[in-house]
Amino acid sequence: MSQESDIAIDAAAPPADGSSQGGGPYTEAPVPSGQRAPSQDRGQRRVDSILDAAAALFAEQGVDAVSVNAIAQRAGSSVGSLYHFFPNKDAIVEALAARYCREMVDLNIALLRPEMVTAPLDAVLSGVVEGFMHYHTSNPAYDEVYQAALRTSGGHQSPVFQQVQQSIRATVDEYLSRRMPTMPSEERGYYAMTSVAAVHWLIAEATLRDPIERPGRMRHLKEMLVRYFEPAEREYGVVRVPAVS
Amino acid sequence: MSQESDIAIDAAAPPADGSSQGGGPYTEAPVPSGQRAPSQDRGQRRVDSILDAAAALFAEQGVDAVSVNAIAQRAGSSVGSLYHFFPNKDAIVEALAARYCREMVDLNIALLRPEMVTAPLDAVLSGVVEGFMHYHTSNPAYDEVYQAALRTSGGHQSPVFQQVQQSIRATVDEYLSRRMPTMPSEERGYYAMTSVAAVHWLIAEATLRDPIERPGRMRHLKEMLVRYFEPAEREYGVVRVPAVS
Amino acid sequence: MSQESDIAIDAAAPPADGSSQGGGPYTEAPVPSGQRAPSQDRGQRRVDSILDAAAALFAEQGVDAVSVNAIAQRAGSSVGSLYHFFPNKDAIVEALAARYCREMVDLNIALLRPEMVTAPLDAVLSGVVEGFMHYHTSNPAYDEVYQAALRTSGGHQSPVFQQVQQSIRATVDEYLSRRMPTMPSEERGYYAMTSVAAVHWLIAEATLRDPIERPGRMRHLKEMLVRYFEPAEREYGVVRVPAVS
Amino acid sequence: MSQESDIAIDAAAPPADGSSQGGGPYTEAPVPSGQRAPSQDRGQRRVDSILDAAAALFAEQGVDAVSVNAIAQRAGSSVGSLYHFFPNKDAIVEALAARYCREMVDLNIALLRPEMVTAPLDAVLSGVVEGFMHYHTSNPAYDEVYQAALRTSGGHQSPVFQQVQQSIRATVDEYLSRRMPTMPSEERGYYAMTSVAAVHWLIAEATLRDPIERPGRMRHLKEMLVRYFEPAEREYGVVRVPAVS
DNA sequence: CATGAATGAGTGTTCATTCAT
DNA sequence: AATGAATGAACACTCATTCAT
Repeated sequence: MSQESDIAIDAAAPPADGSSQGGGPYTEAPVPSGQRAPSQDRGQRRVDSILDAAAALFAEQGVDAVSVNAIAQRAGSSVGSLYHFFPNKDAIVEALAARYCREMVDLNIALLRPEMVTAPLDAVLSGVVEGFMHYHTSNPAYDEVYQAALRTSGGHQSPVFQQVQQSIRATVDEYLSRRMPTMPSEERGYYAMTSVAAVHWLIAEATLRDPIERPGRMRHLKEMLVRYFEPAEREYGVVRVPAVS
Repeated sequence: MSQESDIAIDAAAPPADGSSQGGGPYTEAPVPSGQRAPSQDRGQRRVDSILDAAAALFAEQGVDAVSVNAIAQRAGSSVGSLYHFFPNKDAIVEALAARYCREMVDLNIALLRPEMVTAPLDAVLSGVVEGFMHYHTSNPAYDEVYQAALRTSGGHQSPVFQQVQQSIRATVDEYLSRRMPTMPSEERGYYAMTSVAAVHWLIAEATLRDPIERPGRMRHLKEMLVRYFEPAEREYGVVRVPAVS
Repeated sequence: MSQESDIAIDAAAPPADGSSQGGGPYTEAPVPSGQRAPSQDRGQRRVDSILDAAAALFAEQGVDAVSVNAIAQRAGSSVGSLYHFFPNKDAIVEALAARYCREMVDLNIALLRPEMVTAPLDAVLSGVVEGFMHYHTSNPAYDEVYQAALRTSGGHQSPVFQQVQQSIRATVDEYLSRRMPTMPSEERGYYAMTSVAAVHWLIAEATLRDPIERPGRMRHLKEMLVRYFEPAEREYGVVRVPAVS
Repeated sequence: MSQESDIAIDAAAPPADGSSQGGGPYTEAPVPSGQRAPSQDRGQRRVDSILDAAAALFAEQGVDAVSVNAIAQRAGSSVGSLYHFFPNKDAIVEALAARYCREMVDLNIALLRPEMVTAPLDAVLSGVVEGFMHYHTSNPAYDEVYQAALRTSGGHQSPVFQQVQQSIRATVDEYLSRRMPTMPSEERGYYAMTSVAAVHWLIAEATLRDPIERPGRMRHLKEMLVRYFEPAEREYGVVRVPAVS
């Protein structure tokens, strides 16, 4: 787990073209040319089953406590086969992280889609909180992987989550720039990172605690966010017409 | 604003008096007779140096990546000696967690001491944020240990942090009950856990990121908390006279 | 006298056919399909070489003094490989015990085969003593393993040797029931366990002592056994016709 | 346990003179000169309590499984104190062995005292079997220590039990020489070692097995010994008058 | 591509022994 | 003498990774 993976994962940013050139065997870029499709499909299925197995085990036992053999076994595969797709254990964690990142980015884009610019603040934030809450509960390994990626990268800049943070922040930033065009850029950046962090971590914590508290926690999280943004909306004003994407 | 946090930080520092010279190593049983004080001091010093070494290594590499031998070596000790004081590696993590918990609780109590009940909201929250920020930067292993304790305990209820959560929440809850006596108890509970979680996690994240962002992040965290509590203060009112402890 | 023991000894040698090629390592599950025979042969060879190495070292140094690494090294293997076949050190001891037990039972059956029912007492006992003596000298670790198994099992009922004791006693018991059909069952049981114990332990001790004494010791062991059984033969009579198996 | 003890224990052979010179602190030679008696008594008491503790733990867990610390603790002492009396763990085992040897020899001498020369064979053997049986059940660690001593000494000649074997065999041999003066010396030696071994091991085994079988086993052991010696008595005759010691 | 036996450095832990107090 | 903290070599065992089949 400690050595650097020698494969750069570029999944958080959607590939510019549809060709699969340059991607490792574990990217999900669609295959336009038919010649190697079946083999790649089979490979993709294997990769997915390995990642699913890894996610399940990570959620149960934590990343460091799960052995590569255990992942292979749970995936109905063998170690050797697994090492055909991933150069080392870290790469599995990173690939999983990349998958989560992609999904997170997609989720974010979906929740903050252009027509939401004119939606009432509480509706937008409620959607965001519910959406991420749902994602977290559906992907219980998310936080384990997130933490592991932070740890692996020496604590500062995970090669994967770095991108997702950037990406999500950029999405939020852009959304805010459309909703409150007069807000200064730097200020907007802090609004983005503060709200993103609040949503991320309070939801992550809520999923660990007594589920009975969860609705109350979510209500207060929404409320906190609404109150956080309200003064900004009063100060900078909100657009009336949705921006044209 | 910040002079108050300085006061608070002093309270969080390990007390100079003998309050932590427990009976056996790693227990806190009171010392019945004074005869064995020197040996116990030596033991306590050893225990402390082990915990310090562990904390330093945990912060650098993460809990799971640090070997017991490495801790002993860094502590200027030997494995065998280490195992005199701790039955296994987990016990080291737990002891460190316990130390952090104690300090966290103390810090919290100091920051929310009775005379702060009538202080302006932003002063109180600023002190809290600065105080915890300072604690986090001074104890970079805090979060590693916290996470490890969560993982070890199967994710749900760490035997140590469970207490600190309880304790901190109770302290905040009590503070709020004095500041806004008419706020319903259940609501108060959610205010407490939401604000505690926000402070904890946003500060933890801020320490991992680019330090240049930190002041902006802290400013927004304070602002978010102020805005979160302001409506409650307007609704339930704030006492004018500090409660008698 | 001794030509019979030679016959018996051949029976105790590990069978040349595939009777011991069990399914998994160290289990004896039958092999459902033949497809994986080569790999299983390799595994069986490894298992055997590990057990041989263990036996040699146990005989030299005693079970507790031999490290798992030493066994692996002597077997020309590695620890990891060893742990592929045995879950822990005890399992090696037990597997060796099981091998010894199987061979002991086979030897016993061969020595007391049905046609020996009408053989002269001294011929039978001479064959038994010579046979077991030969087995002990060929397997110098036998007693170390036997003792270790007794120790491991808390002293009372080793899961492996328990069976061999039962089995050997039953074989002797059945032989006696055919040779002296009128002897009461309970009495027969004591004759069986006493003679089995005498053979076992006196031979075990003889192999530890000065080899020069050994022939004399064996002569006296046989004599003691003959004299032990003679009165019983006079009292209960001996059959004239061998039983049909 | 594996290095050679550098202290020779000479306890099996009664000291030629009563002075304690040359004995380690853990011999039991009586102290004639009064000057150091109290200190030596205290030391002797400590030594005894250590040996008692060791014996108890050895019987429970086996020699190799018992740590020196455990012995010290059970003896109400400390490791350091223990190491004042014994140079290493092996020395404890050997000292215990020496104690057992002395007692065994004494027991043997008592059971085969001169006036037993004319006693009926079955009475003598019954006494011997009962006596040793009683000794074994009263000293459950005996066999553990015996085996450990055999192992330690490379399997062939334990520095302690070697002597006791010699001594016991000599006692029996001498008894036989008085009971059957015309028996050839070499033959007598084999009678002695065979009967001693039979008594030793069959009783040792009987104490491990189901206690309900024990009376039957003892009855058959006596019977086997009686039948073993009877022909010799018929051949060589038995003296009528007890020898004068 | 697939397999899983093989590897061996590395881990947590124990324990006989020493030595400052 | 007595204590028990300190030591560190050694142990049983794990697991990421390789490679012959």
